[in-house]
Amino acid sequence: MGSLTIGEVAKQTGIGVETVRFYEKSGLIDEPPRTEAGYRQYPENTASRVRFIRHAKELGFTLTEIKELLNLRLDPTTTCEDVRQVAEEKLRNVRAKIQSLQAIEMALGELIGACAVGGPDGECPILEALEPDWHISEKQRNSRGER
Amino acid sequence: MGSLTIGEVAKQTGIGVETVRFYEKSGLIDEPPRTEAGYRQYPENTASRVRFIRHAKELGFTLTEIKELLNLRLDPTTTCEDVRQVAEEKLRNVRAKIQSLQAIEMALGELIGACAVGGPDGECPILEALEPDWHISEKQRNSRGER
DNA sequence: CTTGACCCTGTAGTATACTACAGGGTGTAT
DNA sequence: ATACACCCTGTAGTATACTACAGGGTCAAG
Repeated sequence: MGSLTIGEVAKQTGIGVETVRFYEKSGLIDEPPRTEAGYRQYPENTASRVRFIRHAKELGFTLTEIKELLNLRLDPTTTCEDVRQVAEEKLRNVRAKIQSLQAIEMALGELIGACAVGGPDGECPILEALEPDWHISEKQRNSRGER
Repeated sequence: MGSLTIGEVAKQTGIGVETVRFYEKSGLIDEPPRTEAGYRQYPENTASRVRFIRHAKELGFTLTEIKELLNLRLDPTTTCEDVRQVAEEKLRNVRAKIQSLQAIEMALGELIGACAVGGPDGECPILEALEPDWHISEKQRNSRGER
């Protein structure tokens, strides 16, 4: 005990063994030591790392971004300042996501409320609720002269 | 004025014209009326609809889920109860995402704070900060006997 | 009346993130 | 000692979401 086979990691996290190997190849989980026969011996925290990856993915992070999140303080060659800068950028990113989700949350709440009273009418409230929050970033995007 | 060409929609939203056509084919934006020459004449709110799609995508919703969100109250054949049930499911989904993001937000804040004081040490705090929140759902996942 | 920026359809190619073999070795339970 | 479940590498296929042509028509300016 103290290490997990690839099958155990897969079972504990609800993904396939191929996906575990894929994450290893992609650098999201460390290459583990092997038995003489070549079997992978994953440390026990591998399962929680995989669960983190799955959750972060559901939140719209790409595997590349997740790698950056996970490696934030694991590389001893990077300085504290480097770490802080990346972390702060990620934090801004995360906070923007939270705000957009809260706008959607409010719109859905309104829709459910309207539903309880009258029934669906008019335009989509989800879209409407989100519009005001986005005018600023929209202008930024356009003034960047994209595409 | 009062309608937009596909190029104008693309410029206003920072995506390519091909992507606009792709969203139309995928049913995310309605097929617009055409000029005699066959040019699309999009209503002005198409741009905000496209911006909604982009934001929702960044939050980890698939195009299929976004379609469900956008169509919540637009289909006159569905009952109010149908709409409410879908909306409530989406709301739970959105709230779970917000919670996970807030956990990541806290972890990043801690990391930045630690950085300001001592410098990187120990294990990845992002992963650690998220663990307690996930033990419950993890057990649920496993007891469901997934995969 | 032609040049250039824009539009059309349709098909094919790309990136990301898996997912599924093929072909073969390992480990343990009967 | 022989199933059977599990592991290995490597390659190829799939789903999603674009992205890039090819081959052609439209329209406003000069």
